[in-house]
Amino acid sequence: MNTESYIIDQLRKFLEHKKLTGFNIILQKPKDDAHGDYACNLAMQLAGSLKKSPKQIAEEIISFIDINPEYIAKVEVAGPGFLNFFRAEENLYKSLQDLLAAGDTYGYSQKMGGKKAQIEFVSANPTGPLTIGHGRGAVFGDTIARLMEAIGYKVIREYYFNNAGRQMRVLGDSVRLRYLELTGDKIQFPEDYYQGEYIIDIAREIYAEYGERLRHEQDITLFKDKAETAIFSDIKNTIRRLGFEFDVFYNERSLYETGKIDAVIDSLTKKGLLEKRDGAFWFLSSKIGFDQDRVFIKSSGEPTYRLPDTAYHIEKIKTGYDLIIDIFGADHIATYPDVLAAVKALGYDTEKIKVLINQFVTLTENGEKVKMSTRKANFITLDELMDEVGVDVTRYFFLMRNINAHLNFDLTLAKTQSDENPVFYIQYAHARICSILRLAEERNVDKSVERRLDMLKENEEINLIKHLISFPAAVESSALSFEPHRLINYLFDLATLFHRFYTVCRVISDDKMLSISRLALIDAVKIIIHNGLHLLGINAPEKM
RNA sequence: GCGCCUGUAGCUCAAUUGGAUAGAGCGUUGGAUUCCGGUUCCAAAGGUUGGGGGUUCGAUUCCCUCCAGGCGUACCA
Repeated sequence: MNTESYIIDQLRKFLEHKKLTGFNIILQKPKDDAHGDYACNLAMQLAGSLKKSPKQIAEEIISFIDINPEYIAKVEVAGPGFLNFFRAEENLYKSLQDLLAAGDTYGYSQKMGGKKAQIEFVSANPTGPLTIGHGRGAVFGDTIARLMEAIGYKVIREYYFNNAGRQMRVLGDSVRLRYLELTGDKIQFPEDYYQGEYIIDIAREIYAEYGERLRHEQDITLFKDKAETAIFSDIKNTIRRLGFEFDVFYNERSLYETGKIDAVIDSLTKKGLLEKRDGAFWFLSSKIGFDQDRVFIKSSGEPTYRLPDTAYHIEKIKTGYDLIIDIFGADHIATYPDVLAAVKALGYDTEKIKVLINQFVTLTENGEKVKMSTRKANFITLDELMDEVGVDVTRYFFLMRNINAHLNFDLTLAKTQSDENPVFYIQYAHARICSILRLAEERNVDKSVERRLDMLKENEEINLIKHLISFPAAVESSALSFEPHRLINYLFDLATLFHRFYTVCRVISDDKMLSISRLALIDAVKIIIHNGLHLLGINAPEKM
């Protein structure tokens, strides 16, 4: 047992003794060291129902609970009625020992063990290479997946796409026109067609294979299929470069082929929530609290995205996932409430669905905004970005900000391979540790000497240890709040604490016992930086 | 007009989900290194948390209102 769970245990006994229910015991880590290692506001919470002052209640709690010196060194009442707990130092070293023993598995838990999660993200239709806009969603989604795995979920990464519809027809025809251009025909290339260079590349491949045989081909199917294959293979390569793969590529078409779409239409009609009007079928969302109805099937007979999306989400729920995460860009923000409403109206529990929206990325270079437009093809692709700054920087920059805030991607800073770049700051700490460990090997530091972790008494050492052993809590809070940037901040702070320790404390010295102990400490830092960066999909280099 | 997101130091952003004196990086100014990687460390200056109300022991956080920006608001996805 660690100090934290011991305290919670004791406080729970107090609540039981007083027969109080419905109160949350929250231990927080105070910012100020003078406020101890754990602070609890329980007394303030109880003031209302016990009709006593928080300070009085706090005193009462202290005299009731069992203060075992193995875990707690001291408790104080402070401020408006906080209980401040000071951890027994012994327990600190024991926790550090646990960390070292766990190694690569430290920080991973089975809190959600046995549960299954599905995460749908990227889901870009195969009309062009992934852009920086997709990049944020891709890196975020993969990292959420890693965090879910870290707390015990079995995770499926899923990519949903649609290779039918107007977009794809335009794509096919764009390729056809570029092909005709290669055969020497004069063509007019419409402005709203796909302007990118990659379209010409695909046309070139077709020309190489078929020569001029397709010159009078009116059917665009071949062009469309070739384009889809080429683009998807590109997308998969980009994803692989980013450091992960999808488990499932889900084609929207299968929802039609298996009758899932018709089933939704039938059920909605039976519920009186679908109505034909002006030749189109409307989902009567105004009947269930929305301000307007939405078209599910256009008068042309083609469904809007809302219908298959509804069927798709019902499929997800039926599969039996314990957690279903959708990651969308901000431009899809209006699309999910009515889809979820339709799903719910059909009697499915949408509680398990968590929708995460990522705001847009603005790219700046030398302090100026870089304008991007997909159609005009002056966008920067994700591959080009990785070519410029590398995978580690790409991932770090996409993750370092809260997902619901706009991200300012500073290309100039990202390209800087120096201390200004926060990625290198963390990686440098890791490389520096590896270097010290190598030196210890070279100098044959005597390993037979007993390790005494309790010799680590400097302020810088204590602070470092405290931060190290809070890693599992940092992972868990990052995962449960779906906020990877918390883990980034944790690691940045860890690197700072390490560098501070390094300037004050010499690791390899004449004091063999202390050297061995400090080597263990920096080994612990190495483990945590490695585990933490791994959860973010970022490398922890041994040399830089 | 309506819906969602955002507004915190000169700039880019945090803030333990309602906690104690709002913190980092960059930039500015001034310092530290005989030594394990100076891509390092220390210090100073810098704030009416967009404005105004409210809720309570306590608000950057919750509610209302106004202001500013982004994204939507299609029988496009």
